Amino acid sequence: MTLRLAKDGEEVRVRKRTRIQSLRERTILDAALEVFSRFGFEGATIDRIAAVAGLSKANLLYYFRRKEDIYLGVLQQILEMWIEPLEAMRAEGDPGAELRAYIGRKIRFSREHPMASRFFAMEILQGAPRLEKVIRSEIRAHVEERAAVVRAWIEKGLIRDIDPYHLFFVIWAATQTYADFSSQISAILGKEGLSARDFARAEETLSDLVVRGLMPE
Amino acid sequence: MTLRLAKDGEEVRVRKRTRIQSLRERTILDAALEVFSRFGFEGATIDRIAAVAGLSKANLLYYFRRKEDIYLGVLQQILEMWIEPLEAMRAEGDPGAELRAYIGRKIRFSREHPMASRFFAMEILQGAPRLEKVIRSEIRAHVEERAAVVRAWIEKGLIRDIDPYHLFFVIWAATQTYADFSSQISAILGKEGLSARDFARAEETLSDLVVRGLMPE
Amino acid sequence: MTLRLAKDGEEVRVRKRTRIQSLRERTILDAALEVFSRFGFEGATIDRIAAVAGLSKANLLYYFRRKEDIYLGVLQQILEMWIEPLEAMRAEGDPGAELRAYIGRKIRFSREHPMASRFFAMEILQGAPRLEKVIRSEIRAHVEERAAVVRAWIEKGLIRDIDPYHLFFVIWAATQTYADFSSQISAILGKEGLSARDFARAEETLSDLVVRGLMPE
Amino acid sequence: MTLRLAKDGEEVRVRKRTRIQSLRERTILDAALEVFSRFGFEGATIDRIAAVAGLSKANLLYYFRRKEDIYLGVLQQILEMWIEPLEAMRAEGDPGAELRAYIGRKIRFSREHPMASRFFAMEILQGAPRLEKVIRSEIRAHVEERAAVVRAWIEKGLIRDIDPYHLFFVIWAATQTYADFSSQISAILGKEGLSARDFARAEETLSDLVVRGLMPE
DNA sequence: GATGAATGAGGCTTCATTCAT
DNA sequence: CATGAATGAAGCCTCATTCAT
Repeated sequence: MTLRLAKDGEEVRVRKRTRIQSLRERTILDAALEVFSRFGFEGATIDRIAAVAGLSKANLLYYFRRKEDIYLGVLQQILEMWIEPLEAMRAEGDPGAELRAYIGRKIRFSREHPMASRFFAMEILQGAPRLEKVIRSEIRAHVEERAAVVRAWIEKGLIRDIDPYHLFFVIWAATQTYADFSSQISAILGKEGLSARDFARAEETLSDLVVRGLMPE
Repeated sequence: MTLRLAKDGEEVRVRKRTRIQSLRERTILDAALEVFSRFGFEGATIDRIAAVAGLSKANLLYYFRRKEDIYLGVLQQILEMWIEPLEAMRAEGDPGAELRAYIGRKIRFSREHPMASRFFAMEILQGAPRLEKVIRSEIRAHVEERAAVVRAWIEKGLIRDIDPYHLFFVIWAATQTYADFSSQISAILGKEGLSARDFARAEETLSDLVVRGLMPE
Repeated sequence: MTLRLAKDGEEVRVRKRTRIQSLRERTILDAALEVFSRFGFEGATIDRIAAVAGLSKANLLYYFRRKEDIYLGVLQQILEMWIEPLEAMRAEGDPGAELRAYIGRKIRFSREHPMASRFFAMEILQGAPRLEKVIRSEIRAHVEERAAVVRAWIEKGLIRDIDPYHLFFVIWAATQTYADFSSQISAILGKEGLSARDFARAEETLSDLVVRGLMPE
Repeated sequence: MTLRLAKDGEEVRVRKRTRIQSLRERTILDAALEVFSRFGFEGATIDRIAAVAGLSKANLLYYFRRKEDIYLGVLQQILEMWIEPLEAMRAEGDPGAELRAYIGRKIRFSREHPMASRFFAMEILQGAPRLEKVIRSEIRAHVEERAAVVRAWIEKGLIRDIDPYHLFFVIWAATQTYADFSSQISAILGKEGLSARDFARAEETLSDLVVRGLMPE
């Protein structure tokens, strides 16, 4: 699955893509994720990204001609990672098991890719200027498919009647918060960061809430 | 209740903050909230804030000498708004009613103060550099108080055993998302923005999930 | 007479125009004329203009926010100077005298404002990107008026039949060349620059050629 | 006839220039003429020239090591084209016929090589930094030879007494203007470009003016 | 209080040119 | 021949902040 981030009709202007040296691209995108997720688009500087990537600024600009291109490059990748977990939820499965698994995948994503999650959050927080189109088309379609799965469960009486969309919004928010708001969470928990145990407990709490909360009466 | 935003040992640089807050200060902070919440700290410019406030840049800087001061001024206010809803949750009340009411207050906040919510979210997303201290002290204490309330309910067998902190994290995330991520949500719903009905449905969905999910077996 | 240099509908973005300190504007435009006329738009740097004007670059940019604005400011002025001499040619006058006077005014302009002439020449040489619209409207109308004068003379039998437009083109080229191509001219004359005498002789040569060349047979 | 463009004592840096000029060099110089004449020296980029020439930038730089070299390469060629028409004017011929023929050749040059004309004009407009030396030596000598021809005519009473140099300046200006200032001329004529008819009329107007203007009384 | 002027620092980007293969 | 990589220098422009009135 590849989602295109169009920019006024243009393709994303990544430069080459050929040659072994487009290993550089990876390095750059990784560095960019680190910097963008921490400082936001405006707060990030090309200089800083270059420094993290271990390249000269001019060299970095040889691969991506504009800051925006780097940003879009990162966004593209994350977008795909964001949608993936949703795909696996199947109508044939047991609702409880399927939902627990989905929540598990989302929590794992927060634990393993917190920067990606924050990057994505920042983009949306600012009004999703570069994502809106994709969300309204591809992503919306993906979500609708999964909403249909939930509706099927409801019709079969496997779960209580609930708005599938808002169910997703709750799950997204409650899982992503462990990446996006981890600084607040760990501060409140009085820790320096979130441990595997914290994530496990988060997963358990949310899963229980959702699965029990959905049990038909 | 007044929470102090310390800044690395310095005094809080917010200028006066007497009881009768200068009308201008209010105007400025409102404008600043609008601009910061949309563009982030780095993306916001004093010029833009001044324009929204209807002042000249120089005049604005007469009231707040540094960009950071404006930001802290806004943050200060929001911080208080953020904590308030939590206060009202009382141990004596019925858990279901209390939680529904709390969720209601949080959702209302998202509906009525989306910019404030986003401002706050952005700050935390960036690692809460200016908030960490306050969170680790005052806020944490506040939360602990309410966690005690939840624990009391659990002990009385009124609700199922659950980690109170994670319960809060879920509620915060799931309510705030309707402000912070509203661009994504409305895009997925195929709308141009969220209506009162959307918020009502969000509140209902979340409340049901939480309250039913917490019912003792 | 004021000719507007529109820029995609926008007004020319000169900043203030108020206050005594818009004396700075004059200083800047003078400096800009000097630099642009020598190096062209691309070759000129804001730094250099600022240096000539005796201002810091940042200060200069306080008055004109973009290089283009400075350029347009200069162009605006020159445009008016360029048209002026044409105005005075009157149908009632004696053709010979009128033409000699016009040529005289044009030669004087080349002598007194060589930089303005070269600036104008450069703009047109590059395809008149910023002037085309004005030329096709206002300037064209001005020229047409004077062409009518020439036609009147022809009809009265005062001068030989000639295309008035091409007559103007010849006069413009032949007078402006003493400013625009002065480096070539003085090099060929083996001098270091053109003297008043050179200009006088140029004027005489051209005037004689034109006036005699137009005498009815 | 070959005119050398010296560059501050250095050797001319144009690369080979053997009889069989590399096909590539021609391609490059043609592209360079196109780009330089449109954007000026500073405004032109090697990338753009390479693109027009259908080469990679690096490859282009293999043929000409510096931007300046490309420029000089173009200038060299144009210089020769510029002088040529002058050569043919002969003392033995009839002045009227000779002058008409010369004007015809110059007008034809403007029509057939407008970019070359503009390139040349730009160089001179900027003070002819790279041409001055050549002009003061070779070109000046060439012109002096032809001035002698004119003087011979004057002495024989075939034409009126006139300054031969200024006569040339007028002819050059008035013919080249149809290339250099064509954007202005066509704008004033309300056309999109100059047609063969326009050039014919230009030639006729100028020739008549000059020839009649020179007739002895 | 209010504001016009001024500026240093820094950010993005372009570009000629060099280097290695 | 050809070209992908790399880079230093410079140019335009933004912006927070200071200063003087």
